[in-house]
Amino acid sequence: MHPYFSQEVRYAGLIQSSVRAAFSLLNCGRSEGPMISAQHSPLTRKLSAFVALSEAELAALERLHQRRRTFVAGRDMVHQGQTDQAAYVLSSGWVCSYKIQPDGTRQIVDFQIPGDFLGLRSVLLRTSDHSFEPIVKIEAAEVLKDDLLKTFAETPRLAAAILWAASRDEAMVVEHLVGLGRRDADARMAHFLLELGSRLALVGLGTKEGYDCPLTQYHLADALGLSAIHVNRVLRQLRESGMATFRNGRVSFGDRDKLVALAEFDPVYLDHTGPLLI
Amino acid sequence: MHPYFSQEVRYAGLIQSSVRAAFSLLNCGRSEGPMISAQHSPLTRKLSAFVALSEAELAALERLHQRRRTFVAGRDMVHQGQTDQAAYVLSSGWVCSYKIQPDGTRQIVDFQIPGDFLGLRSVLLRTSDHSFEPIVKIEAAEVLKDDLLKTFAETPRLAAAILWAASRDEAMVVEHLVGLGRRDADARMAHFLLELGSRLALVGLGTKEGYDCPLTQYHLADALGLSAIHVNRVLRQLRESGMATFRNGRVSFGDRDKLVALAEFDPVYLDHTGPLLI
DNA sequence: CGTTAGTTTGATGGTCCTCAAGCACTGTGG
DNA sequence: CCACAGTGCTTGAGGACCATCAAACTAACG
Repeated sequence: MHPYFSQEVRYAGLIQSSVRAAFSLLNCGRSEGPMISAQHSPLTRKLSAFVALSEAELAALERLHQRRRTFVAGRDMVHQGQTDQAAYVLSSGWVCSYKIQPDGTRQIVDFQIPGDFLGLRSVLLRTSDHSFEPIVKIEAAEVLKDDLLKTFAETPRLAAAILWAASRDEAMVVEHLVGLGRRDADARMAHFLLELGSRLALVGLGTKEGYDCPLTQYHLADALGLSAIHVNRVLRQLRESGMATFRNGRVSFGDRDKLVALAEFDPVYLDHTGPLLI
Repeated sequence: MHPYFSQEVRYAGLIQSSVRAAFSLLNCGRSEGPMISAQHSPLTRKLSAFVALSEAELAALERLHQRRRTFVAGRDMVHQGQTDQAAYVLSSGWVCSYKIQPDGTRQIVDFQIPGDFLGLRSVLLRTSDHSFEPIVKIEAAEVLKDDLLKTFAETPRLAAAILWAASRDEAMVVEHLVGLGRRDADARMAHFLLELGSRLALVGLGTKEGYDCPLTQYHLADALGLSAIHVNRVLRQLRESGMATFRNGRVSFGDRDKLVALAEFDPVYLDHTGPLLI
C-alpha cells in the first residue's frame, strides 16, 4: 500500500466533509441553536456568531481544545520555513505573526487573539513563511492533523465554518495592506483599534466601550509601519481629541462615531455572512 | 435529492483529487517530463517550472483554455461583492486587483500576468471583496466551475499544482504588505520591478535583461502607496544610478546586483518548491 | 536600589506629498 | 493639414508628515 495512503484518505475526508458542510450552511442561515455563553471557548463564540451550531458540533469544537499547551511570551512558537505538523487554536493570550527584514526591521502581518487559528495553512498546504511570537504568556490548544481530520469528518459543518474563518483572516490582511498604502498614521491607528475591538467583541473580550490590550507601542509601530515614537504621538492626539484612549493596557473608546469617520472604518470585510460556496 | 447534491459530489471529488495529487507531488520531484516550449500556455509554463506534468496533464491544462474571452482595458471584470460563478485564467495582457477607499484613493493589491488565475477564491470559497480591472485589452479563458471540477477529477495532480500557485499568490500579498510597511520608496520600487521580472520570466515574458510592462506610473503609485510624481522621481533615480530603466513600456535591468541589494530582494517566497501537504 | 522595559516629550531633518506648470505623444474633428 | 483635447511623463517649489536622535520619566522586578 502507498505509504501515504491512510493520510491521503483522511485528507480527502476532511475536505470532502467541509465542502458538503458548506452547502449545509447555505440552508441553515443564522437560525436558533443552543445558547452560547462565556463558558464556551472563544473559537466557539466566534463561529457561533455566524453559524448556528448543534450541540454535537459544539461538543466537538470543545474537544478540539483537549491538548492544552502554554507558551511563554517572546519566544517564537513557529519559525519561518519550519514545517510544523500541528496547528493551534489560541484560547487565551495574544500572538503576532511577523516577518523580519534583512536590515533587522520587523513588520507584523497580523495579530491572533483568542479563538483564532495559528498555522492552519502549514497543516493544510505548506510551510509558513513567517514567524509566530506570543506577546504574553498564552494558552493554546494543539490541534494535530489527525484530531482536526477526525473532527471535520464527524462534524463536517465545522470544517466549513473554519474555512470561512480562514477566509476572513485573509480579508483582514488585505485590509491591512490597504491601510499601510493609503491611510495616514491617525487613520491607520483608528482603523486598527476599531478592527481589534470588533474582533475581540466577537469572542466576548470587549465591548463598545473598550477592551484590554497587552500590546506595547512597539508592537503597534511594527504593525502599522510607524516608529514607536510617532505611535505615541498619534495615541496622544486620539486621547486629547476624545476619540479613544490607550493606557495601562486598556483601550477605551470615547467618541466612537468620530473615530469611525477618521478611520473610514467599514466593517463589511469582517462581517461577510454570505454563502461559502456558491 | 438535495438540490445541491450533484455539485456537492463534484466538489468533494475536486478536493479529494487535489489532496491525492499533493501526495503524488511529494514523490515526483522535478523529474524529467515532456519538453515545455513557448507554444504552451503561460499557465502551463508556470506550473511546469515546479512540477513535472505528464502529456495527459498538459493536454488537460490546455483544454482549460477553450472558452476564450476578451475584455477591454479599464472596465472592471469583477466588482466587489459580486458572486461570480466563473474564474479566469489570464492568457495575455495584464490585470490589477484593487480596493477603492471611501475618499476615492485606490490601493492596488496585486497584478495578474499571463498564467495567473483570477477569482479562483470566489469560485471555491466566497465572493471577492475587491475588484479586477484589465490594464490593457486582455484575453482570458473563462473557467466554469464544472470545467474546473472535471479537469481536477481527471488529472488530480493539476489540482495540487493550482492550489500551490494560489498559496504562492498569498505569499506575494504578504510580501507586498511588508514592503509598504517597512521599505522606503526606492527599495519598494526596486523590489517590485524584480518580483515582476521573476514572475514574468517564469512564463517566458521576460529575461534577466528586462521585460515589457504596460503599467503607467499611476499604476505603480497606487500599488506602491506613493504619489505618481514621486514614482517618477524614483524611476529617474534608478535610471541615473544605472540600476534599472523603465521607459516606453519596457523595464531594462542595468546593474541587477545593485538593484537586488537595494531592494533586499530575497525570492524564496516565489520559489518555494517544498511539499504541498505535510 | 539598580536594571530593564516601556512611555513620554522636544528638536531637527529627511522623505514624500501637494500644487503648479510644461512637455511629448496620440487620436479626433474641422 | 492643423487645432485641440486627452493621456501620460517630467520637473520645480514649498510644506506636511513622520523618522531619527536625545533624554527624562515611570513602573516592575530581582
